[in-house]
Amino acid sequence: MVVAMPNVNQRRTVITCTNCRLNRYCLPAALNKSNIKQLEAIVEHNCSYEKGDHLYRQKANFKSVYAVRSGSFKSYAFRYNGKGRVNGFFFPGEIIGMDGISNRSHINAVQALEHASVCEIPFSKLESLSLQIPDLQHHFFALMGKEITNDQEFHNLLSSYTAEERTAHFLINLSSRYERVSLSPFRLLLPMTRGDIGEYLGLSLETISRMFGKLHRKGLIAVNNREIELLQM
Amino acid sequence: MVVAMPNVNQRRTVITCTNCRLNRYCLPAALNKSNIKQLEAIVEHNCSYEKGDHLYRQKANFKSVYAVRSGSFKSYAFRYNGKGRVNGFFFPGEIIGMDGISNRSHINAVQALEHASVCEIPFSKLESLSLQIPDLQHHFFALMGKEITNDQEFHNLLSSYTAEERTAHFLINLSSRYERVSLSPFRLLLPMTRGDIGEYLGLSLETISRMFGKLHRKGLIAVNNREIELLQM
DNA sequence: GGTCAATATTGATTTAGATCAAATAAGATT
DNA sequence: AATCTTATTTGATCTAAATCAATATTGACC
Repeated sequence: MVVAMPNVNQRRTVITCTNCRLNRYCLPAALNKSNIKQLEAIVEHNCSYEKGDHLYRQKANFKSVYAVRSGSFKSYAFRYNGKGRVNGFFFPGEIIGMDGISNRSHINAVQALEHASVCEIPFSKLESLSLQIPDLQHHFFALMGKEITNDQEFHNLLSSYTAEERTAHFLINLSSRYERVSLSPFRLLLPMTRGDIGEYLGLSLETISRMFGKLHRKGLIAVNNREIELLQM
Repeated sequence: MVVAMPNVNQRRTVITCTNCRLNRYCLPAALNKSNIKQLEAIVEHNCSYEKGDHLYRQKANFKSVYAVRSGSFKSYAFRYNGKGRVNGFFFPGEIIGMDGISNRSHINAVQALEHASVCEIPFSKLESLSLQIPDLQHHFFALMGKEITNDQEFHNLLSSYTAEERTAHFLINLSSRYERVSLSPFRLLLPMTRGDIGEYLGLSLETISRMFGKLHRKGLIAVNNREIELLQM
């Protein structure tokens, strides 16, 4: 199995928000040191998952949101016809679990794509703390707002881009998210299958494969199984 | 022009959250009387729009969110190819403007589909008040969460439903939103064009027209221009 | 009421991407 | 290393919906 996402922290040291190298992108962003300490106190830092493990399943009770520490996840739901449908992918520093906030139950399942770990943040504690730390409330509103605008941009993508455009857009999006966590934005190691990508982009897995081929023939990317090199943006 | 959404309040009385008949569905939901008074104090109640007027345009500075009081709106964005793309429709009691929270600028434009009015809620004041009223913070998190789950369910719709399923789903969704504001859930007066619906559902306007015809032939709906009757769910 | 512009319907044709079907290739398991 | 399973690629065919095109209807404005 290709492991795209390295562990972020060494096992030796105790991991806290203060010393986590993702703290600039994650929940602690925009908090001062003393506020980060308060946040740290409500975060549970030690959950680890193997490939295929579920972080939660569809309809599970909503209790917490999760910050990805290492590895990657996919979120998916089953449709009435029994087929699965991938809703999103999550990489280090990103927040999982907002699909449960409104109903108090998750509408999607979330599964590890490789060895991965998360920090769990009990939502009721996050709410209480947000009442005390205006910056935290403001930041969490912004994070949810970001999720909303991402989803809407994705709506545009699905309702009017061609297969080739969707595939290219997907790679570019991944590239910028890899860059954020200090991975090469040009050499992407994909933790997900062609089938996952297809379900996510509303295309068949054969089409994904063909589009990778097409982009390759155009000289834009090099494809070697799960390793995609972006030659030109 | 068909006017689908009636005015909610008489002009004679001064409109406040306390006496607005939408207060059970709108921001004041889940607040006690004294908290509603506090909310009322930050809401600006008197903005009215004619068909075609913009509530805001793409890239406009984000300052406020808006609760629809009467009438209806569509939200849309332009794509690189110059074509428009409808992102959503808004009916009384629904909140417009969350597309600006994360960036401090709106990614969509929002336009009235008919004579309509909104209450404006300056977002910075809403944030301050949310720090003082835990129920308000909780409710706004839930509203944003709802927006996220709606968008994700819509993602499923776009990536794997047929034209007929999308069209049927659209009508059923509209029906339940009409019912919420005490309009007939069986006799829908559509404020938007076939073109708007097509852009929203990722279909051509001809396909929308054909699907209305198909659902009609199946005996599921009756179509009379902008008036759609649901005969069977 | 009459003209114009916008909207909606319907039909014919085309096409992007799905589906069906093998053949390879890569990983996992023994 | 050998086997088995899961992914991936590639080709042939089919189909849902787009596009092109014409007509009909509706509402807006003089």
